[in-house]
Amino acid sequence: MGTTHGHPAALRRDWVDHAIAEISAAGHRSGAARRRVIEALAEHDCCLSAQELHDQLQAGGKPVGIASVYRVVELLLSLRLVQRFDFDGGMSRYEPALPGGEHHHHLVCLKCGDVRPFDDEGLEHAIHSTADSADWAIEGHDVVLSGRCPNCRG
Amino acid sequence: MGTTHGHPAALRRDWVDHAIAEISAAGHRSGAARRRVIEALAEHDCCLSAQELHDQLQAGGKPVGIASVYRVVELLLSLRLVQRFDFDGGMSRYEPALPGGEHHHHLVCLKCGDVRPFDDEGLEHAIHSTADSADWAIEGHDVVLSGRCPNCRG
DNA sequence: GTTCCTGCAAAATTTTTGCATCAGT
DNA sequence: ACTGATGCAAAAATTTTGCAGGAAC
Repeated sequence: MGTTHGHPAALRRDWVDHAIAEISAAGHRSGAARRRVIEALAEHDCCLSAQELHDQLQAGGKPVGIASVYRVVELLLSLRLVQRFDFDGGMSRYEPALPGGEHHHHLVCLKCGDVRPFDDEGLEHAIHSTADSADWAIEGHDVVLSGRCPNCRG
Repeated sequence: MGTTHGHPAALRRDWVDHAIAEISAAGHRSGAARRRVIEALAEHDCCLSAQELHDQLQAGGKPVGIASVYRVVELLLSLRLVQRFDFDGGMSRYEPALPGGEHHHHLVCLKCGDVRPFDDEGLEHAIHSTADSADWAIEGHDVVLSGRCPNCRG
């Protein structure tokens, strides 16, 4: 398997500027809630829930109403600036969709709920082959492997 | 890409007996709600939401309370007799986990929301390679390709 | 100054739980 | 008979929406 760390911090910093520019290009304004949510997303190397974004921003002294968090991630989603993940039937999680197309997939622990990113070039290649031969116009993909993390494997 | 139809009806019929036997083996009883939900799941070749199961059973004259639908799918999930999918942040969907390990993955239309099963042996192989080399004890996996279905492609 | 953005509160949606009753063993 | 299963209704959790005030352009 490939690396299990997230994306380089530099790419995530670029993504902040990219996201703000795209929002502006789409005719929207740049308010505090938008900037704060975008920065919070960029601080992490894996996906965050709306509640986690809200709590983290509040703890950092830059509070954003939960409704605004949802509105910002929905806007980002509509501009394809974030990807949404739904692992466990509870809440959705969001992470930056980096402009270069770099992305990772996810390992989810069935016991403790931990989520970790991973990437694998062979798997990526197989997915593109599949997508290319599909009858659909494929725009995105996601792979989730579920099991026991090293801590919970006992 | 492989076939895009679901599993053979015979496999799904076997699954009904398998599921009931497993529930019994786990020390549970065989009530009407359980049998009805299991049969409803087996009638389809792709995943259904709790509300769809509830509505379909009611329309078929075999009503099951929505709370029971949720309790049955949760029981099936805990015994690994169904797999749960969360495609779009809304409701969860459930489909039989066939005993032989046969399974498919999903194409989700970003426009109309349609979900269709597909399978691809090369992709499956790549996933197993990835899973085998992971630091985790992988127990399951899922792949979702999203895009435009033939009807929505324009 | 106008229009969009934001936060709060209320509503909508999906899922879970409490409890009395009923059914399976 | 005993214990677990079911349905209804209430509650909980997550997400969306209405509206009034404030900020961006």
